[in-house]
Amino acid sequence: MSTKTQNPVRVRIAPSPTGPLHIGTARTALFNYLFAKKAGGSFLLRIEDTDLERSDKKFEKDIINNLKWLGIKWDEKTYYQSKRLSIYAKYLERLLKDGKAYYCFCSEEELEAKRQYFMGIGKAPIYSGKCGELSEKEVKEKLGRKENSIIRFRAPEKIVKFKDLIRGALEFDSALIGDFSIAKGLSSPLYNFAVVIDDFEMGISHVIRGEDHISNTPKQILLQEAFGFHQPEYAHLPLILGPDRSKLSKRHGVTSIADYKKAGYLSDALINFMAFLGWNPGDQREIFSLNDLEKEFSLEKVQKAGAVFNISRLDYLNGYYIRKKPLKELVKLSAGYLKSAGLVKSKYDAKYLAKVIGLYQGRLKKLSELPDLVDFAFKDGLEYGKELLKWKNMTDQEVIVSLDILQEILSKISPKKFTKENLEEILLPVAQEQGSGDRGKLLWPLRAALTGKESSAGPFEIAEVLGKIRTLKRIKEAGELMK
RNA sequence: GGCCCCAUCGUCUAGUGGUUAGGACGCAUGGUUCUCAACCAUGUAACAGGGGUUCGACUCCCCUUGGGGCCA
Repeated sequence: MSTKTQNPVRVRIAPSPTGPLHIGTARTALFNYLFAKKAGGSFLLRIEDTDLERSDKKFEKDIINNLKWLGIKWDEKTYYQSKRLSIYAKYLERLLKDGKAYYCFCSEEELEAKRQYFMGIGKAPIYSGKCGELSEKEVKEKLGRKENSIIRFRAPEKIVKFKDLIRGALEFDSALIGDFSIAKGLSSPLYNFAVVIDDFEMGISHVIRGEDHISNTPKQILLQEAFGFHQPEYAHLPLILGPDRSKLSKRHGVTSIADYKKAGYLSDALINFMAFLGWNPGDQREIFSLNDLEKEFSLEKVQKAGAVFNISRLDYLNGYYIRKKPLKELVKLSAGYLKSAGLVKSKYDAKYLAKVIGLYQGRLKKLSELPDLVDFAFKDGLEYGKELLKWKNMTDQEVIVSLDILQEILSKISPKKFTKENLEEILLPVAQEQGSGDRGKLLWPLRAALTGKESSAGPFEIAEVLGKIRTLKRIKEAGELMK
């Protein structure tokens, strides 16, 4: 379309710092980012921090840090509504002066009673417009007396129509909206007002946001029209839902990106997962990096219906990305989990860590699972009951025999030859023979003795990582336990 | 309560008037295997209901039902 070349694509994400970066906000950010990238446009970040009471610097930091962590980068400086108060005041005054907005002095109780009344008789709970009739003099007097007031927009009666890029043509009757509030005062604009001003001032071309904003859109359009602003394009994304199919929120469990990060989810997995909550490439491919998405994303392929957040799918993707991660990187990502579990010091042996983690790279779903899996590689003595050493219904005596055989054979292997391949070559035939085909008679006690666990990586690779000395020591300790 | 949005396996989804309704996760079974994963194979399971339109509807229209969102 020719208009596209004239109007550069500029989109934004506008989170309120009233909580940590939420998965829904992150997904909206991602879609905006992808849309901008694909179109060669700009993606902006605007912090909507006008609600001083609920806004918090720490949440602002959380939002910024986690967007970065996800790899969602924004262009230009970060915008803050709190630094733009004079801009809103200017526009508010203009509306007031033109008679397109007015002060309303109705009490909350009064409003609430009216609302209840309208609902009771089956009508839309709209404001009566009462204060819109006040004379200039009356308004001045009331303001002079510092009566509680808000500013309302005098909504013209009309059918508001707009085209949603995802949902098609939408229309609303403004008579059912009524004169809505736009500010608590000159210096405290409300959401619907501030967005309109900001999006205009920032030259936003496309407003891509959650479906929960559909019913705000006609109000915003009315405001745009009052100012003569150019109307941006709209695209309302389906919501992310909890298992009960209501909008995903804290009561459904973990919703912040920071918590997923802490639990050991990789940003690659989260990105891939979030992209597929409401979008797909139209074919059978499922694995997409951020880079792939930047090339392939399109709003036409965005779903209309809400998408339930399905953790088992995230787990699957996370396991996949952990397996694909270069070991060196995985070590860096994992070290923190081992440190906080007290298994390694802040200065750790990266080579050894790589060996240990390599053992479990194929078995992990989340990095946070690591400490419980690999603690045996860092501890000196293991604690377990002797029953653990028994494969199927082996007797104590049989276990002792197996351990003796292991002790004897392994002690003859030189430390240098203590490799997975070598150990396998030597032990497998022995295990075959000793167990009369059931190799578990030798291998299970070995593995249990080395790890103190029912399940783990394979015995040969573990023996290699532990080395000859520790391996023999643990077999000996197991033998002592059996006595 | 008013307005608005939505509706394919349990979940994420492909499908755009004619398909054995496809894939992925999950689950189940088998293979591999000392264990747990991973991997491979197979299986399980869906067009909410009712009317139209049409030679023919998952697909288009209407209604109902259900779910959700906003308005405080």
